[in-house]
Amino acid sequence: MAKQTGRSGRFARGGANRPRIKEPIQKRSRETRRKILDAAADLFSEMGFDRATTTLIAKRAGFSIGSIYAHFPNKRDMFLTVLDEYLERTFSYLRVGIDRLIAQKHESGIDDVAGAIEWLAVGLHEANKPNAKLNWEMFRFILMDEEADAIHARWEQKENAEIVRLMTVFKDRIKVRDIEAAAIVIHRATHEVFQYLTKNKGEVDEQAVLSEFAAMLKSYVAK
Amino acid sequence: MAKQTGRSGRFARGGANRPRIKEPIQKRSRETRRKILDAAADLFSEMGFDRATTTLIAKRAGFSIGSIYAHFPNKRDMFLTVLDEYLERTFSYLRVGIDRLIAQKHESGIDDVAGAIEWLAVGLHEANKPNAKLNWEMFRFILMDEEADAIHARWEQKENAEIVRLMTVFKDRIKVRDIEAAAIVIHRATHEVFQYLTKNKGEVDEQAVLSEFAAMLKSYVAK
Amino acid sequence: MAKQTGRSGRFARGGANRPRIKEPIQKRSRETRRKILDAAADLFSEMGFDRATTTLIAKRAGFSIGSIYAHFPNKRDMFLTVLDEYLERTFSYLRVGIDRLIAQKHESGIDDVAGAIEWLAVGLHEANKPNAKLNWEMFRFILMDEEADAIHARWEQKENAEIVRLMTVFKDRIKVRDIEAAAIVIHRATHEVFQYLTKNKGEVDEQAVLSEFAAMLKSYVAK
Amino acid sequence: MAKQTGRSGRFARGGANRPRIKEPIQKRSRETRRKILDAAADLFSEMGFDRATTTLIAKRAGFSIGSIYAHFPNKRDMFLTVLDEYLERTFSYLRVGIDRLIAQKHESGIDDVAGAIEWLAVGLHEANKPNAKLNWEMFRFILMDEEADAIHARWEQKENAEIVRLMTVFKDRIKVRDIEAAAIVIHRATHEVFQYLTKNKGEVDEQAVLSEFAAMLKSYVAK
DNA sequence: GATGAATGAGTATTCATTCAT
DNA sequence: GATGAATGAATACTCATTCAT
Repeated sequence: MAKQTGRSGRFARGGANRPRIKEPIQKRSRETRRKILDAAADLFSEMGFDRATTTLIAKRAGFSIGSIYAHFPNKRDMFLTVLDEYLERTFSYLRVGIDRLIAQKHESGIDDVAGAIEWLAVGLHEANKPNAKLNWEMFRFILMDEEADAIHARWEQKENAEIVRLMTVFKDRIKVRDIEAAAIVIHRATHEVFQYLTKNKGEVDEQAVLSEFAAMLKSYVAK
Repeated sequence: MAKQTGRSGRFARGGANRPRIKEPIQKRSRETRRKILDAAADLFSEMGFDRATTTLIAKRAGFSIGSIYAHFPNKRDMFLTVLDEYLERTFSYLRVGIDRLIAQKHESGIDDVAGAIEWLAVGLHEANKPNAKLNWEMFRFILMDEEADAIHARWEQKENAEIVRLMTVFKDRIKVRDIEAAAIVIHRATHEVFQYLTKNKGEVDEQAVLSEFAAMLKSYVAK
Repeated sequence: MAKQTGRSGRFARGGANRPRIKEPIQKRSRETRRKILDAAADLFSEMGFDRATTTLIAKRAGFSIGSIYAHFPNKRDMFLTVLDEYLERTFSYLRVGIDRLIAQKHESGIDDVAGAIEWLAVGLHEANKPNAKLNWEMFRFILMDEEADAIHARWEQKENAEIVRLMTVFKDRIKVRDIEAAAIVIHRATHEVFQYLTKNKGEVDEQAVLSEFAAMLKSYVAK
Repeated sequence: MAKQTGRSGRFARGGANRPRIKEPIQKRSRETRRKILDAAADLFSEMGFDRATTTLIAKRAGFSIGSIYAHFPNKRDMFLTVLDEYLERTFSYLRVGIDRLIAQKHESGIDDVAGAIEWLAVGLHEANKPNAKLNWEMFRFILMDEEADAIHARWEQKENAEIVRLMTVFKDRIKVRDIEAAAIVIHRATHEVFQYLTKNKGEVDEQAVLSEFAAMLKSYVAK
């Protein structure tokens, strides 16, 4: 008969001041958190935010619902964390690659603009592949959730900055006037082409599109 | 003796044969249908498919829920119709523009490749503006619903074909090798840049980005 | 971002493979399940399947709607379970009674055919009394739901078999030729007379009808 | 935009004072009414009261919903009328048959009790066949609607009276003591056996069951 | 710390009935 | 007299979240 108070209603929409549960210090706890985040990331990307129910996430992670709520205040927060981690990973990939390109230039003394652009086009595609589906869910969320938007904006700016950094290094070999704007254009165009390839995997000649895309970037950027 | 309602799970995956309620012939009915579709398109783009509840749509359209269901078998179908109409409008804009560009070329005898590309970059942006937000919802839906995917694929192909048509006319003034792949690249890149501008309206220098984008297309396409 | 509910049409016709939620092992859970089933049985028999809304059942059971759905996948399944349990109870009553009649015969060595028939007529009436109203709802459901039909058919066959078993024991004292057909006739006739009495309780002379009915059975069966 | 008042909620449950729309005198109107009733009877028996929606009935009858409501105040009333007509038809069949049996006895001077009973068992089965499914719906309705119950009770009494009349004529050749109670028993047993045969059509040996049933009645009734 | 039973507001959809045209 | 567009209360079912054990 035991009636319980029960709570309902969706999560608060706006909210920038998410009282994020602090990263646990205990090792076991940290591992639990990790397993939950991995399960959540999988499910969010497989079936989207809504269809990835907390029950499902708990099951996939191998814990009870209660445990989920011991580690995250709510589902939205889990998504935000997954989002943040994912964007950080992608950014890292980009930064490491650009570091390498710049180092190569300094070491070899050769201005391989074409090679750098090739890497941007092909390499970034690789970086994005694993979580391609998550992308869609991310962007949708970003449109509806201020904090997600803020998180995304932060990483996007950093990515743009990296591309600007790369272009600045090759400044003399480049014909672009407004590097800032160009970085945005390149960044965005890249993204969409990747998404297109992911969505139509197997139905489009990936090589042809990618090489055509690289050609476009080269003819645009390289002197 | 009462009614018995149930539940149908999420977007039905299969169904290519949506038993679309036939377009009404009566004038009053046609107007109602239009009002509902307009309200639905608004709400879908404002708040996404899920949050745009049927109750909300009905209220916005100025009718009762029952009326919604007299005109559409279910919410998904409404979305599909909105999607189809939106894509058709965008396609028409593109086609009309390309018709005009080609006519101008024939009449003037001048190969204004740059002007044509400029139009692609700027004009399409205009075409997309009104329902920019709907785009995201569309793409998400497309990932989860076979029929939405089919509808989208149909219009996308037609749009690609138009761009190919345009490029073919200017064939001699163009340095692109694989016109098919190039059309895809241009089409996709265009899309994303537009979406970026919509999302960051007011925060980015739209003119700079657009002109940089046009520059990229020109340097890529024009001989 | 909200949930999305749908509609499932009426009783699904097909499905013999009802994914019955497994009988709970936890004690609390088992008790909850029982309370829900009892409430459901009450309401189904009081007001029929349709008018017994899930909300009403939950209220009567003293739980929330959510709990109902934690224990049963849907309302139909609850009915099917109630049906199965009810038929099992009735069958048990019949079997125990027949066991006793047969044991008596063996112990006493007397062939009290009349007494056995009397029991069939009167005793079965007692067995059916508690859920008499449920009967009607059952039969209606059976006409519309394949699985309900299968469940009912299974128990009916077992009941027929019991009657055949009884008659076989008294074979020598019986003038019936086709025992199988006779069992059906007796079984069915019995049922309807009971239902009539239940429905017209207080308006008909129950004793007179029952004794007349027993007389009919006796004159038909006993040599 | 035109909001209309709309009405909803189910029909009043209790209500014995149904303001029955008077039988129309105009010929066209009478024909319309008949077509509606026929369509309704078909659908009620095919799919039950609830699933036979007014829209469906209108469509089947070849009229608009509005017309339905010009002839009947509500759906329940339609059912009640269908019920009444059906029970009247069945009763007539019984009365005519019994008239014939009695006439035969007077003409021939022979007391063919066995033949009379045979007719009761087999003939009534024939009479019930066409609307067998309606039977179930009827009985369900009768349990939930006072007026339906009253209508049914009226015809049932008249049928019982007919059986009593028949038995009284054959009084001397009959061993039954309480003719009233016997009539009920015979009547009810008959009903259920018919229903059983209808439900299990094709799976049971109809002849065997019917002849066994007739045998039961004979051994019970005939001296 | 962990568990999972319980909560209940929220959502899509149906259908008898009304009434303006 | 007929039509059928419009109404809206009613109903099954979901799922984020709580909290007693």
